[in-house]
Amino acid sequence: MDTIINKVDAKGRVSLPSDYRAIVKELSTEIVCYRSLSSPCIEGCLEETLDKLAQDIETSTDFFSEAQDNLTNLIFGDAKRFPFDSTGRIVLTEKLLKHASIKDSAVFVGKGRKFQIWNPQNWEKEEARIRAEALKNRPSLRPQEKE
Amino acid sequence: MDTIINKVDAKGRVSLPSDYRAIVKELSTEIVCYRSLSSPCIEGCLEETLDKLAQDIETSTDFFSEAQDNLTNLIFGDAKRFPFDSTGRIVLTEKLLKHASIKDSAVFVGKGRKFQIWNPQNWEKEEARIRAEALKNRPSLRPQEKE
DNA sequence: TTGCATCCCATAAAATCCCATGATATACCA
DNA sequence: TGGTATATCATGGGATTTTATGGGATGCAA
Repeated sequence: MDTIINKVDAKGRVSLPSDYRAIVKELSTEIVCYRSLSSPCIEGCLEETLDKLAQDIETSTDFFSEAQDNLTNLIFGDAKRFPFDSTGRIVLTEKLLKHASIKDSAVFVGKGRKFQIWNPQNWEKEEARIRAEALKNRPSLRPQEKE
Repeated sequence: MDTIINKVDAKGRVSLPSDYRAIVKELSTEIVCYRSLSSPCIEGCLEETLDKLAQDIETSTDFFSEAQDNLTNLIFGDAKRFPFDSTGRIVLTEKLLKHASIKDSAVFVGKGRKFQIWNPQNWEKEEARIRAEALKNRPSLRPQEKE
């Protein structure tokens, strides 16, 4: 949960937000990150989340399962473990940073079982886009009052 | 639930009204807050309420669905846990306070499984608007006295 | 030896906890 | 019923702990 902006230093180190860390720590000492398939951002989760995804698709009889299978393979091929150090940081790779156009600061965006890491400006735009979309698709949520 | 006004101090702390707290305490030691999509106010609920919502989204679409991606970003990206301290307060963030234009006092409004936190003046207007709307849609309702 | 990655320590800022106080509501008793 | 004692609540300030972040040391590998 939550959206948090942290700095990325010259070594590529970023602090995993403490709220995130608290949750991860209960289950593991590392996270798994990979390039998002759909957006210019990094995605992260626990390894077990990826395993579960693979299992679900294996047992699925879904018509699209083959396509999903391919996507899953893409993710697995890209994914890498990132242990965090004693101060709670991970060291992101050039490949990931480049994919997300991240230079010296990064935004962590919660997604329930996963999270994303964005370039701050790009996330700002993306968030605006998503909000606009949500309002369009649910007219009942449209703001009514003006101030 | 009641409508209660409490002060917000320089640190962003607000007392969760004791009636609210009593209910929350039975199930958790913290609440989850996020910016209302439709109004200039903060919304709060129990984490399980959000989890349920996320589950509904997950089961209605697949892992790679763009719509699901957007919604989970919207919900979990914005929401944040707010544990209350030993005196029953939570510390609201700048982002939330700004969204609701809350400075030094806040109104808690019960909404069933959720509640909202408003800037007092804005809530006054909003309440008037809701009353007017209710009367318009149900002419049989006579105006009762206001307090 | 040199480059790279990991680990460790230091520090400043921020979030959290703890206690004190005043106010309000509730309970109790004459 | 009135009036006082008691408990609960809201609020303020200060102390303590956690976090984020920078710099440097250490170890491994090419």
